[in-house]
Amino acid sequence: MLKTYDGCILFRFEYKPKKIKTENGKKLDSLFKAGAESKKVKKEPEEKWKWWEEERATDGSKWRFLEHKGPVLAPPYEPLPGHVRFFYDGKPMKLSAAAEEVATFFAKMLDHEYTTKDIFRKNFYKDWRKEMTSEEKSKITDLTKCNFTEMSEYFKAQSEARKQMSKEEKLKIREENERILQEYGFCVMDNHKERIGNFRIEPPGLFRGRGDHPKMGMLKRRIRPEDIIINCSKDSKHPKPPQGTRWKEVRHDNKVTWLVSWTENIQGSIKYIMLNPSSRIKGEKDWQKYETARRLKKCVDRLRAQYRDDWKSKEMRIRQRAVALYFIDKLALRAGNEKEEGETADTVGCCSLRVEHIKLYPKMDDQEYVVEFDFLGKDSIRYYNKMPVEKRVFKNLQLFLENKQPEDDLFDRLNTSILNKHLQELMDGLTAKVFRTYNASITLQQQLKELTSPEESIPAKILSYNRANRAVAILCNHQRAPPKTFEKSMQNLQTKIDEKQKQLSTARKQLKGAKTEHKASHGDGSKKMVEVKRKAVQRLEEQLMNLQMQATDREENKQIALGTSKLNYLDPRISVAWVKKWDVPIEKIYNKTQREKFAWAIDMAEEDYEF
DNA sequence: TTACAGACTTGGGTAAAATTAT
DNA sequence: ATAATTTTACCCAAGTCTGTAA
Repeated sequence: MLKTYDGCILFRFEYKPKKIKTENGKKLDSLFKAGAESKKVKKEPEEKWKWWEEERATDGSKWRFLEHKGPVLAPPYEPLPGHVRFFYDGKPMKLSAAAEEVATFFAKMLDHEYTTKDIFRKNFYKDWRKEMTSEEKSKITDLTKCNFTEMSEYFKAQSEARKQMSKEEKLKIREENERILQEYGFCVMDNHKERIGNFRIEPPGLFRGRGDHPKMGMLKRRIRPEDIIINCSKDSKHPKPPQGTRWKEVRHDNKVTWLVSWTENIQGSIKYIMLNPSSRIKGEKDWQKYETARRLKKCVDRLRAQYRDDWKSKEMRIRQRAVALYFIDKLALRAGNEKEEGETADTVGCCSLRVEHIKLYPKMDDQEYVVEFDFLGKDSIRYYNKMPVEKRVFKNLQLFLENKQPEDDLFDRLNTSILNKHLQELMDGLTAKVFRTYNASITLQQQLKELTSPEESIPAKILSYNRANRAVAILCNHQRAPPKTFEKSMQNLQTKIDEKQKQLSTARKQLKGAKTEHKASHGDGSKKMVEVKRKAVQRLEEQLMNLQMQATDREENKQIALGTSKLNYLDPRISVAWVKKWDVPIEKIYNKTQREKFAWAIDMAEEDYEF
């Protein structure tokens, strides 16, 4: 019994090393045999460090020692070859390097619909002009007279050429990337080599926000060493800026986790280089997040009773708070911070919902008191839902809507800071987003319990798991655009199923034939034949079943993205426990990256783990 | 109370890599 | 071996939440 997070006692059970299966045991084996040292084989890592078995700092420091090589800067601009021309008003025109670079950004996007959008063009043109020489500025006065097609064709040809490169050339590039990864992709933090998440500085380009973004098309400028702040230990070997340049600053702040930061010019926000999710510093935080959610589990009944009670409060602000919290709890809405108007796309969360985002129906079909939600949430993903609510909630909503315009705030006496302050008083460490984590994880656990049947095959169990995962993704509104090749890929699968069905029916006929044969002859040979055919039928049945399950899974997943919930909302110990309970290979649930991120949970959770 | 900087988590899309089909 | 398809890694935007200062 050790390790307490937030006063929660955790039990760790004896670690039973299981035989580790690789996704493709055969391939790996053969690689090891066949003079593998050449390319693909990674060295078997020395005993993995189990950070989760170590003490954690209690003084707010994030590390004691930090050494790294700094960021990889964006490659400098390479001017276009002379034969690739830009045309203005039908005539070729040689651009200065600075103007040409920005023009190439636009040229590379020519095939995208957004280069036809007014805002995009306006923003681009405005920022492009800033890079022009005064002659260029006076000559180029109309974007519609600019012709970038030759540039665009050139880049298409380049990427085509890249695809056509010989094996050797491709290998060379891969090796170079690997070298850069080895040099810049790792750091040393407190005696351990850790993988860095994003060690490359973002290259310059045109900003493309998501949804209807007012800043789309603006120039994202090149980041120079002079813009970059380095964070590392005083007593470490400091990263060196490129010859002839200097960093903006080198600091030694161990109260933060980032290694490198710079300020981005579109929103003026700070960007960071941080560690990979498999690192101690990310893993501990992740673990802690789920422990907070588990503490919520213990008191959620009390909190629910409380907010239901608050629906009756004399004070408007308390009623609003209580209804908002109900939405956050029941519908897994995000908190909804207010945003500066005109700086970003117009999206909302719970606290920033406006009157225009909900509709009230006293009666709808056979239901009473239905609320219809329709708004754009994070990343401009649409949230649409109809939910019957309790009469009291409905009456409150009618009250909140009184005398308001569509663009007015639904919860005019509430914001995220008020809400979170309240939550903090109810439970230490409680904020709005904990509800999302809690409801996601508890839903997975409960759905797994409900959907898994002991006698099913492994593929059927995996379908059940994915369905449980899907229930969570739907709850959290994690949507994706259906893949461009979705229909085709479904068709392919169907063809396979049909084929398999044919094979099966012929196999069945053969079995029947073999049986009659055997009845007639009663010979040993014919008996064997019956067995052989029976086996074949069985195998085909199984294969057919698996294909059908794959098809079901894929179809159901058409517009649902499972990744985000799996990575950010579901306590991995629930999945690990499930896998151990039903003897499902963990690789079926988590890929390599995911197994690395959740190493702590895989090591820690046994089959009886309860969220 | 608000505004804002800062730090960190969460998010969907896409290019590249890996795998499978031909 | 090559092409088609699927999966993964990477990209970087967009949220949440905290702390501080006015």
